[in-house]
Amino acid sequence: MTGQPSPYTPHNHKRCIHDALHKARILCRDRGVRLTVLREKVLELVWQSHCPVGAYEILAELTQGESKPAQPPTVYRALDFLQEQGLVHRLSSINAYIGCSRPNTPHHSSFLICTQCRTTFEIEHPSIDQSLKACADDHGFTITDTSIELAGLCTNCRTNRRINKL
Amino acid sequence: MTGQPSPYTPHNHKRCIHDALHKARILCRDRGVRLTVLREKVLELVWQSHCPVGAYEILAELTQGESKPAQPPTVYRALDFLQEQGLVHRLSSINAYIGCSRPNTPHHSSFLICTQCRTTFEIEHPSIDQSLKACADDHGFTITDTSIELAGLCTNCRTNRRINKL
DNA sequence: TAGCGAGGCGTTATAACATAACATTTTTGT
DNA sequence: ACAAAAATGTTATGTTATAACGCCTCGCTA
Ligand SMILES: [Zn+2]
Ligand SMILES: [Zn+2]
Ligand SMILES: [Zn+2]
Ligand SMILES: [Zn+2]
Repeated sequence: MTGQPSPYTPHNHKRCIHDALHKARILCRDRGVRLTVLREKVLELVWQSHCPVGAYEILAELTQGESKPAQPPTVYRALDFLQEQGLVHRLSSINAYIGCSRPNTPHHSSFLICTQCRTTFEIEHPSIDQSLKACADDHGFTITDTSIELAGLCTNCRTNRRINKL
Repeated sequence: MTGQPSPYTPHNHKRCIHDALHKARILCRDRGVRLTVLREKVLELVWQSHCPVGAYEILAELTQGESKPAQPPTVYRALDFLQEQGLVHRLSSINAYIGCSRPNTPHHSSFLICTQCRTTFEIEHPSIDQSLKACADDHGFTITDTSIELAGLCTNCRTNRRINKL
């Protein structure tokens, strides 16, 4: 039932980033972990794109306007931290990272990734969890981590494509 | 309801490979596509490991006993073909490839990947498809491709772990 | 306050995974 | 036998991610 705000508007989006950072600060404070300047900056860059973003894109943005270019480990370490804290998800099917829309509650979510515009929705639904759990149980398998990524067309892109075809 | 044979035995396994290759030959013949020597060899190597296998592992095995080492494109092209024909699946969460257990019927399957022994089951269940489809529909999203990879512990490894702990 | 230790980050190098581009060979249809 | 298409060889490079080491900072303790 959840998902990134859509359609995207600049106004929504700025607030969206702000809220995400605010949540993250509180969450880290409560857990006694350090959301350092660098980590917060990376989190901000992840949210700044309203689409999943690659590690090297973050790296490039991080380097913007700095005297010395940042190096890969800088970004990957920050991303590792953010993933551990559940603030960011990695999408393995496209090697990209996206801000978690519900960082407070632990969850195994699914992602709808538009192949046209790359807009991605993080969705959670009990029925998905249940059916996966049931199938795993049938095989005596204990799930610890999930990567559920569905590629396809979002509403907008499907509509546009239809228009283009006419 | 489907899955690789388990527990694994050498005897099962040899037959398993043989069957897979046989199916593949028939399938390619029926479709009028060419299962060349190289492609068949790669498919065999994929099946030879009873676990998902990396492209560069295949490359290494392909090179074994040959005068000149094979190059990456050789393997990737064969894997591309095999994926197009539905004979092999790519597991993006672990960058590995695995033979399809039901190459005849088109399907969107899920994978249970044991983090301990890497044994992987390909499962299909209507309830998973249904719940995913329903959620996607709620968002006006049209699914074209799925990547559903669940990491955890298989029966054997969970049991062994329990024993080790005692 | 000096010394210690853990965590975070900078830096260099390299590993692991994948593809672009073009040359050559093999296959297929005529 | 010939030409076109498909498959493979070959070289180079692109993309994603991590290992290893050293420095610095900060909070703790003697
Ligand atoms: Zn999330
Ligand atoms: Zn779209
Ligand atoms: Zn399959
Ligand atoms: Zn196992």
